[in-house]
Amino acid sequence: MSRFGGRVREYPAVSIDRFDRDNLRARAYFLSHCHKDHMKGLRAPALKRRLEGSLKVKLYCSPVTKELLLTSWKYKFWEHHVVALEVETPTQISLVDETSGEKEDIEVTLLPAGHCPGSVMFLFEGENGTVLYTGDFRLAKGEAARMELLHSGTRVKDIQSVYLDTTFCDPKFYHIPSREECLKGILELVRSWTSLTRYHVVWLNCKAAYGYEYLFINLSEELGIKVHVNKLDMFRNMPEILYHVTTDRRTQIHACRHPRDDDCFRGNRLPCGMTCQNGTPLHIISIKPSTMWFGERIKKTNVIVRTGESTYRACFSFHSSYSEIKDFLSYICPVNVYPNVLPVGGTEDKVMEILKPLCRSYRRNLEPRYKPLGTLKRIHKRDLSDTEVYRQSEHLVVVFSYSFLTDEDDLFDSEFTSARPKIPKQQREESKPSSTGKSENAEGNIESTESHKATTTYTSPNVDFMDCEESNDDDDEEEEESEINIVQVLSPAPGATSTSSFSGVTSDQQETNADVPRWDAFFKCNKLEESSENEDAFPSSADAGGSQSLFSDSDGVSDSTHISSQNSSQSTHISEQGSQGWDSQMDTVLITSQERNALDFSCFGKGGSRAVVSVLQETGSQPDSSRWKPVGPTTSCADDVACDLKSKDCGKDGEAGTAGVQDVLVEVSNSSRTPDLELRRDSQSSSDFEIPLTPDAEVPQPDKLRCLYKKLAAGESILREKKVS
DNA sequence: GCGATCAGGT
DNA sequence: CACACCTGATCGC
Repeated sequence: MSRFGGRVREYPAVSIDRFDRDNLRARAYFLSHCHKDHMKGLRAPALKRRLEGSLKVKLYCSPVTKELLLTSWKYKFWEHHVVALEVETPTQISLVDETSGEKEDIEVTLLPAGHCPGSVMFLFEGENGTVLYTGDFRLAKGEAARMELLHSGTRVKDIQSVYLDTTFCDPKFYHIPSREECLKGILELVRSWTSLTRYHVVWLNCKAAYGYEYLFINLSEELGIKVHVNKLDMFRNMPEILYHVTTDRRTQIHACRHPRDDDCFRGNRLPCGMTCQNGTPLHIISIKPSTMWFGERIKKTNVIVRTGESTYRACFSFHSSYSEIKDFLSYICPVNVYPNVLPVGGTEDKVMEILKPLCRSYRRNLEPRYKPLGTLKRIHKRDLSDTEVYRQSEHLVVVFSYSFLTDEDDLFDSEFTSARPKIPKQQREESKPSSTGKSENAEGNIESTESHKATTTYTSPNVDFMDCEESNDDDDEEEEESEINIVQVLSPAPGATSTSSFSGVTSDQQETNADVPRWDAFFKCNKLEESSENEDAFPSSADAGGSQSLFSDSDGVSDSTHISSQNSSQSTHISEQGSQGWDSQMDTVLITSQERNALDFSCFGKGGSRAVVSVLQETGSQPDSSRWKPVGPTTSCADDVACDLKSKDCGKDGEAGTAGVQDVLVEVSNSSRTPDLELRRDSQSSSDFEIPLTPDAEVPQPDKLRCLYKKLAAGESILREKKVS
């Protein structure tokens, strides 16, 4: 939640996203988007009175925000005081003090923020320097570099201060799956369910807030099924949205709400009251969009997690991840940064420790001064299609500005690195200990003790990756995007253990072979309290906190995020089998019971009791999906991968492909999916050793592994041990 | 009766 | 986990 007070130091005459207290005296108001926590005081009598006595006071926002705002009768009194500014159109504004007549000119530019419809960032330029207020934002890596108006010529503008959305500015939120990944996961789940019969419906358990519209639009476009919502009058001038939502309850996708909608759902009733159609009862599943995140070293991401018989969670985030925030800020490289949000449990100091090294005010004393200017990466605007997506000349521009060029966009990366301020990595690292006040050793010790604790009690993936900025810099996580989704269909039948079920999928013998030592077990056994901090392969964390990454969570966990990371490991294995080097490219969607029957039906015929891994390859020819697809090299890369996989796996197991989809059968097994089972699989698949091997690397044999563990535990380096063969 | 605030819920 | 919101209780005007 925003704790931004409303004003920026440089231009105290304007108030942004706050309208109470001192802000009542502002000369101009700005609203970044229509979420309640950014509208505090906006309908208070005090402000209303002020408006009534003034002709000059205006509220500036995007056209879409204006529309959404004024749709609510509670804000109707603003009608003649709201000024919609076109996005990406610098506008001069005179800030006049009505009592003194004092005047100050300021130029403001609205930049798409990717948070919800109409959401923007405000770029202020004037006598006191250039200031960027981000509001809430979600921008993929590299997005800042594509914003022309953040640049002057080919370089980033000299920005004095950034007021930053730091909601996920904590290393534990290192990675959040991209919009495309999340969308695809949800799409495939909805597709698989709704295609069974017309009585199979999906309830999207969305919050009462703007921001899900692009999900509705995509599902509707891809599946040809409109989404039922309670209200749509706010979209009356946004045909791009309006077309895809409906108040007709006889549709298979619902996003309607009810005060007790969970109770409705439990009673097999949709929030709108629908429970059957033509006398036939509905089969309802719910999908709850929630934020899922992954620590730095857990790179494989599952965007869908099954949480019950017919309930799912789907990854969805309105805010940038830790790495996205750092990428954004380091590109802008302002003199100062001010966090708008304190992550829960976080302190201002902690956030500033992360952000300061990316700012000039902090760097100045440590390094030679470089102009912190990146190079504008120009791309044809049409290709970008983000802000353009909803643009129709005669209608409102619905600025989602979601990025469909992914984090991994090659167009960007090659030049991006060089566009950063040229500061040697080590130098940046050197600056850290002084700011954290901790030595490497101390950090290591903290990590190892905490880690040990983690093996027994720690149950959430609260990994602290404070120390891992290098990998953030070296772009090593930027290989993740692809066009591949993996859908795992687990057999619901009881019987064989999940272990055997999954060992077949994997190539990692550790999962099944009891003789092979496991690091966590080894560690526990030997009661080693300080062992790993010298191991180069596992950089130590800078802060106290769980270090789950070193250990599997063998004691069972039940939170969904955890289950996600477990699934991630499965993706790893699958990828290793299919093709090396694209380990982190997939989303894994767990589908069970009914869905599995359904897929059996459509793909394999009834009765097969097998786990199925489908590799869905989106092809470029899919109807009307291009606008939501990443463009550029990722596509061809994904094709390669898919082909590779197909040649290796489809070939031997047969395939049952539908248009644009190759299904790959990987395993034959029964498994009952009790929660307990999930835990067991979990515990068996989240070890760090399951991170995909370097190509050509070998899995160590058991004795060798034991030997390595010993050395590791004793604090010796194992790197020299490698054969020079 | 209204709004602000907090607790508790989804 | 967190978000963004809602409801209901309490307090002050």
